[in-house]
Formats: sequence, structure tokens, C-alpha cells
Amino acid sequence: MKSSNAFALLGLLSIKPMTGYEMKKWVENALSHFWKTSYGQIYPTMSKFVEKGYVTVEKLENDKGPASKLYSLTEEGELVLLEWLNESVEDFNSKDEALLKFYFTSMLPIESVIDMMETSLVYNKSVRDKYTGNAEKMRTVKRPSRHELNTYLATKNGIYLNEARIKWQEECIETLKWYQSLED
Amino acid sequence: MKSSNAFALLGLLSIKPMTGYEMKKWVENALSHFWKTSYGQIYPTMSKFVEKGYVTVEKLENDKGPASKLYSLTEEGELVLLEWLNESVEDFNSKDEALLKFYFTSMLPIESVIDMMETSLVYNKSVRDKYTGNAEKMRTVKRPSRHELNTYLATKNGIYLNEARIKWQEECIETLKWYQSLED
DNA sequence: AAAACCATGTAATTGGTTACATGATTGG
DNA sequence: CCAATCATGTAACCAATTACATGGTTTT
Repeated sequence: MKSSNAFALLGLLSIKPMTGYEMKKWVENALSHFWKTSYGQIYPTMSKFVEKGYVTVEKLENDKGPASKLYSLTEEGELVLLEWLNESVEDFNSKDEALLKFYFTSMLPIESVIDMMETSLVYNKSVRDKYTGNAEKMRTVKRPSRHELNTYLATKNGIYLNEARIKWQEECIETLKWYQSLED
Repeated sequence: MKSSNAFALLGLLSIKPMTGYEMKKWVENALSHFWKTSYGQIYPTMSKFVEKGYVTVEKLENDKGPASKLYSLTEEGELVLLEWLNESVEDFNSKDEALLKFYFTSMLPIESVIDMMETSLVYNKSVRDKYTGNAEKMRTVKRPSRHELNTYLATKNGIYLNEARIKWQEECIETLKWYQSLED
């Protein structure tokens, strides 16, 4: 198994047993700034995992709403997850489409580039305020579990990366304005 | 057309006409911290672009080495590229496997997590030094072109993101050590 | 009544990597 | 002489998104 999506799903089940629907929600709510998934990955992967013995499934006949399936991590699944956790990721893989686009903007008028940067800067600042608020709330938890600690630190990661982007965009705007002044 | 890979290739040809081999090298040398591609994408995409009229191809019979094909952007291709450049990317898409992994480390002994963080920190600091040197060299260019300016700023982006990761990892190590001391 | 949410799943398509296949030239 | 670099391309495979299909419940 190579796909990091699969390990992400095992990881979620290590927090608590979940339905496919819940896993999707969890990723959207808590992991959205560094991960995503889809039902087209979740459900087929769960079937495979049941076959392999990494998870067990239990049908829940909800009196309200449709029946759901609760997936739980087995000991074997936990071993597979642990193995993955212990492998190092040197893979600085990330693709950044926004930066890619910026790199090619030399054909556009400088004004347009500055405008786009300013729009994006406003957005990034609003994101920063949202995450900073979240982190503040978490910091007040008295006796955090390991998992709560990780959640807090993952949010901090988002904040620091976001601040770096803000700083960069401010520098870009400044530099582009300076360059523009040279042309006159 | 939706694939950002395709636009990346048009973007490269907007810098100068290139062979497929050169495009690959360019991405590896100048764009590696935010993009990647492969021959399996480049050559089929180029064939498609020639058909669509976005690029023209010229066979170069090199006296030394194998024959190569030089691809050039047409006006139509430039229009397609411009359209893409003017679309905004709100898509904070990025997947970060290292952070994903960190998020699930509550099952591991704290010592291991600290060790892994420290190893990664050393690596990140070496990356920082390399990029910082690059940026210094570029800053001394007297009358940069728009494209040289973008290259410089893209490198700066890498530096700031890298610094943010270093800061985060240092905070993680500190926080984990504090948490560890609580357990005793 | 309509929208949003709960809940599961499949199929088609697109996107992307990796392995394979070929072969000349250059530098150590 | 061997490794690296130049140079192009295809095929198989794996990963991932999106659209489709279904249908009950809760909230506005």
C-alpha cells in the first residue's frame, strides 16, 4: 500500500470508530488546510480494508435516517498505521498553483498583478483571523490529550504558513510597486 | 482544459521556446519547491497542443546527439495562457503529508515524535541556507527583467514558507517536551 | 415546499507516476 | 569502459475527482 489517502483513513479510525460520512466531515472540519478526500476514495477503500482485516464493520440500524456502517480499526490495521507513521517523509512534494501562476505573470500589466495580490492578501488576512481565534480557544484547554495537543499544533502550522504567505504578498506588492516606478 | 499541468507547460513556453527535455529540466531547477512534472505528461500534452494550434513544433537536426523538437507558443496559445492567468485561485488545495502524519502521532511515544521533528528540523535548516544563498545572488542583479523579478520573488516565497516550518517545528519540540514533563 | 443534512455507493473520466524502450554523445 | 546527460516517446498502472443514483429526516 502506497496511497497516503488510505493511511489518512486508518489514522482517522485511530481517533475513534467512524462512518464513512463522518470521516469526510472530519477531514473537512479539522484537516481542511492540509488534507482532503472524497466518498469515491472512502467507500472503496473501506471495503478493501475490511477484506484485508485492517478494519471491522458494524451495521447501525438508526431509527431515524438511513442505516450507517461504523468502521473500527483492528490491531492489524493499527500495526499498518504505525509502520507508516514511523517512515520519514522527506518528500517536499507540495504543488502550489497560486505560486505557479505568479511565476508566469510577467506577461500581465504590473497593475493587474498588484491588484490580484491585494485581493488575495485581504483573503489571507481573514483566514489568519479565523485560525488565530480557533487556536486561542484551544489554548485554554487545561489538561489536553495528546490528540488535542496535535490538533492545536496542526492549527498553529496553518497559522504560521498563512503568516508567511501574508508577509510574502506584502513584499511582492512593495517590490512590484518599486519596479513599476523604475519604468516611468 | 482544466489541468494546471497543461497551463504550466504553456507558461514555460511563454518564457522561451523549449524542447520537452528542457521543460522538464526547467521545472526541476527553478520550480522544484512548488511544482513538478514528468515526460509522461509533457510529450502527450505537446502533441495535443500542436493539434489545437496552441504551439508550433520545429524539428532540430542536431549534428551531435539525437534530433530534438523545439516547441513555441502561438498567439492562440498565449491567449489561452492569459485567460488562465487572469482567473483567480482561491483553491488552498495543498496536501501536506508531513503534517497529516504529525496529526496522527498521538499513538507514538513522545520521544519518537520529538526525534523525528528534530531530524526534520535539521533538514529544513539546511534547505533554508541553500535558498537564502540563491536569493542573495539574485538580489545583486542590477536591472532585472519582469521574469527575473518573479524568479527572485518565487524563491523568497520558498524561504518564508521554510522559515515558517522551522518556527513551527521548534515550537512543536518545545511544547512536546513540556507535555512530557507533565506526565512524570 | 424547498433546502440542507444524513448516508451509502458506483461509474466514468481525468490526472499523474513509473516502467519500459531506444540510442547517441560526453566526461571522468 | 562506464556513468551521466541528452533526447523522445508509449503503455500500464495507480490516484483522485466528479457525476450519477437513491432516499429518508430535519430545519427554515
